[in-house]
Amino acid sequence: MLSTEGILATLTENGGRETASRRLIAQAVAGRSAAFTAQEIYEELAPRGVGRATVFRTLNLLHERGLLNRLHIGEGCHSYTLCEPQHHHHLVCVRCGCVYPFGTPGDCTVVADVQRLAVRVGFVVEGHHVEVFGRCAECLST
Amino acid sequence: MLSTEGILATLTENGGRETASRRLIAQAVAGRSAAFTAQEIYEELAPRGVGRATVFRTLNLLHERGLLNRLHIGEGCHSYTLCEPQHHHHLVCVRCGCVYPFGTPGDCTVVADVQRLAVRVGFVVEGHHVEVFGRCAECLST
DNA sequence: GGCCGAATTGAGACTCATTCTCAAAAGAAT
DNA sequence: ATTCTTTTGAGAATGAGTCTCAATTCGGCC
Ligand SMILES: [Zn+2]
Ligand SMILES: [Zn+2]
Ligand SMILES: [Zn+2]
Ligand SMILES: [Zn+2]
Repeated sequence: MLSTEGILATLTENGGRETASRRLIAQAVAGRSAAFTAQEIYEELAPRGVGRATVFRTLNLLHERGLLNRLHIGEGCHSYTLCEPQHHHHLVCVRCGCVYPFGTPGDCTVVADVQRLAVRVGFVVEGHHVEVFGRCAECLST
Repeated sequence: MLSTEGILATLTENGGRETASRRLIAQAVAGRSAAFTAQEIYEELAPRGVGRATVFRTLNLLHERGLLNRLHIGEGCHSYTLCEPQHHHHLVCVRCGCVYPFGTPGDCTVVADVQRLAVRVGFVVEGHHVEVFGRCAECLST
């Protein structure tokens, strides 16, 4: 789980500044256990004066710096989840957005499986998305 | 590789019809070896009178019927690749869009890895996206 | 061929996420 | 407080994708 402070610390690396809007966004995001969209955060914070562009800018920044995962599930398309410190992927419920992490740090089986082929054809892997979607126990029982 | 005829045959299942626009789309799509977007197909066929909506409708249909894979790579977001008959995934070059399939039919390691966790937490897996991206040999040398 | 009902079409309006623009406001550091 | 830079929000702009709907086209049947 990421803390508000941790998020702000990342934002203020390299001469970045800690601002009121960023504090609000950090709070809104920290400790989430389900996937969320930029729009949701915006709607939550708009009444407190945070602009749409700022929410998108800040979430993008956190994604670039590795604190947020960007998912592409279903048609709504983009949503975010907090990144655990180690590399991993998620089971994501398509109904409620809740998230279960899986995958072993530094030893992602997806990478291993694929590396052989990549080497053979001279392909340099830059990254991967793995998204497993379905329904969580709770959503199944409702 | 899918043939124009194969695509049209799928489209005309269940009372579907073979039309001039669909023939053009099937031709434009068949035998592609790189990922492509709906927009690209539209631009290619617009001069011949094919409407935007028709391109999107038809590609969606082919995706639903399993002939096209829908990818979510990079920021452009959606692009398509032809599906091989068996389940598999792709290495996709982020620069030129070329595609190398990988993964074993009916025995997807991603599914296997994840199934144990899913069972434990009562999650029912409905599907997964796996997208590995990077640069192909040719793009690296340019 | 000609007729009919169903499937499909294209133009254009529309939606909605995301980005852009730019002048004003707010941080940080001196 | 001053100055310089980063960040901000409002609103316009973009762009992918969808929707609507009247007009057209299919395919099957006589
Ligand atoms: Zn759920
Ligand atoms: Zn991985
Ligand atoms: Zn390439
Ligand atoms: Zn798979």
